[in-house]
Amino acid sequence: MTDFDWTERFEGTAALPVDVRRRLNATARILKFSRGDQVFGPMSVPDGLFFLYEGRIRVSQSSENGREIVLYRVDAGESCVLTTACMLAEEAYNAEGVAETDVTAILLPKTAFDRLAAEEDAFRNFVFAAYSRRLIDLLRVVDDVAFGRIDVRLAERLLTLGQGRKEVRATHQDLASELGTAREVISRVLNDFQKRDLIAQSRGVISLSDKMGLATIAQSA
Amino acid sequence: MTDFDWTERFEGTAALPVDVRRRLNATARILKFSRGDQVFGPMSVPDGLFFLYEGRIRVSQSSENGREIVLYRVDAGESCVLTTACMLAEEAYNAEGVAETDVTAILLPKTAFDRLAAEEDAFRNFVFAAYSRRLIDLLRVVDDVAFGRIDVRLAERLLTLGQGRKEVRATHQDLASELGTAREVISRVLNDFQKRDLIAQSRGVISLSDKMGLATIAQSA
DNA sequence: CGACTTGCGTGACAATGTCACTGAAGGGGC
DNA sequence: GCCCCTTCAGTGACATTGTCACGCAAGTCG
Repeated sequence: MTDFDWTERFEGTAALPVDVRRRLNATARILKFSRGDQVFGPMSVPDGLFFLYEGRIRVSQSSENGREIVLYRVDAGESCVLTTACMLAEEAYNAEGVAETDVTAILLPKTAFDRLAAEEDAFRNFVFAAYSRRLIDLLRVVDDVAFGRIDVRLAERLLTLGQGRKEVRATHQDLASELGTAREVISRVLNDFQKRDLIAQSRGVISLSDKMGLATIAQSA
Repeated sequence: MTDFDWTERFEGTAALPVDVRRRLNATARILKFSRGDQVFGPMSVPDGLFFLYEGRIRVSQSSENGREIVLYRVDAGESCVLTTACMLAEEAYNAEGVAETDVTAILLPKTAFDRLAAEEDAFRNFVFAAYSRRLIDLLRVVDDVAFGRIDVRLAERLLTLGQGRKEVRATHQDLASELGTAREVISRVLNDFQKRDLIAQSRGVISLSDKMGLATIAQSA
């Protein structure tokens, strides 16, 4: 049937009981994406709900004039409700999902989704919780963009992108797209960080030499 | 039982069949708010789902330094999923809902909500659709704040706030809170609009003298 | 008529975004 | 190796937006 066991992937989350995971396993369709692939976008709205089995998806929104902002990331074990949102709302939207790693996902078709939502309390709660989390995520984005300073936001983002490592592999343009600003702005701030010995730069790579310092700036939220 | 008939309020939306509305009627608790009251906020998270029977609620988010931005509005016949989102996510958030008019709402307790969601397909779809709509709303806000120009956003907002009338009753500060910016910025732009004979101002009131002109600016989105 | 609150105007400045460039760094073909 | 080409980063000038510190005008209430 499948070459992976959906039931064990959710072990950590404990969000869905085993029998529900089995039902998912039975009805879902497997999708694979390579790093960099577009998982969904304005032109390709999937007819169902995504569950991420393995990998990570970056969901971002872009403007007409080419700027871009990252809304949130979907990790293994989570679902991407934005696709369903757009399915339901049938509105145009310019958000897209891109695979940040190789991705294995399952697509639960709308009919199966409806059936599970009707019959399985745990599944329904899981979906509601997923919606809630994304709403909260977006509230955070709005707050940052509307009220936050970019040096603060950048310091914060560098630390999270670093994930404990001391190097971040990203171009200035990448970071600009993370925060929804322009490359030049990022360059300015990074050069400032460099002057203050918080980071060191080379082409495409940023070394976080003083994480404590960055954290201090990030705390000024 | 109740002094109004919930079943007829949703007549227009046709989202929920009559029997489901009857069930809502039976289990829900009525809440009344006066214009200006806080319906929910960081300090008061209701234990259930709001349905707006009558009136309008403005949902906004505020920053530490006192600035504020309107996220969306909840109209009669709609539900406010943000409260449930926060109930589920149990995260701190700084969004609040304020009654823009006198408001009659019903609060569906969590237990009743769960039961209805399990048993009534139409109800479940209604809630999913409500979540979806809010997600889309927030995407729009992010887009505006991150990529939009304030003159465009202000022109747009003036027209929607006017709702066909030719006067908007709002202070510069009110408008600043709508768009998540500062009063001075609004003053500047409004004075510019005035010089171009798009509007006329008096204390607390803005007359939209050239709606076509405003619309033209708003289209530059 | 004063005192007081609230709404608005303003100038100087800081932060951020835009534009039009420049050159440096790396990759691939020869 | 070297040349060509693309991508990445730096820069200065300027536009837009946000912040600060005021002052003044319009209503409110005694």
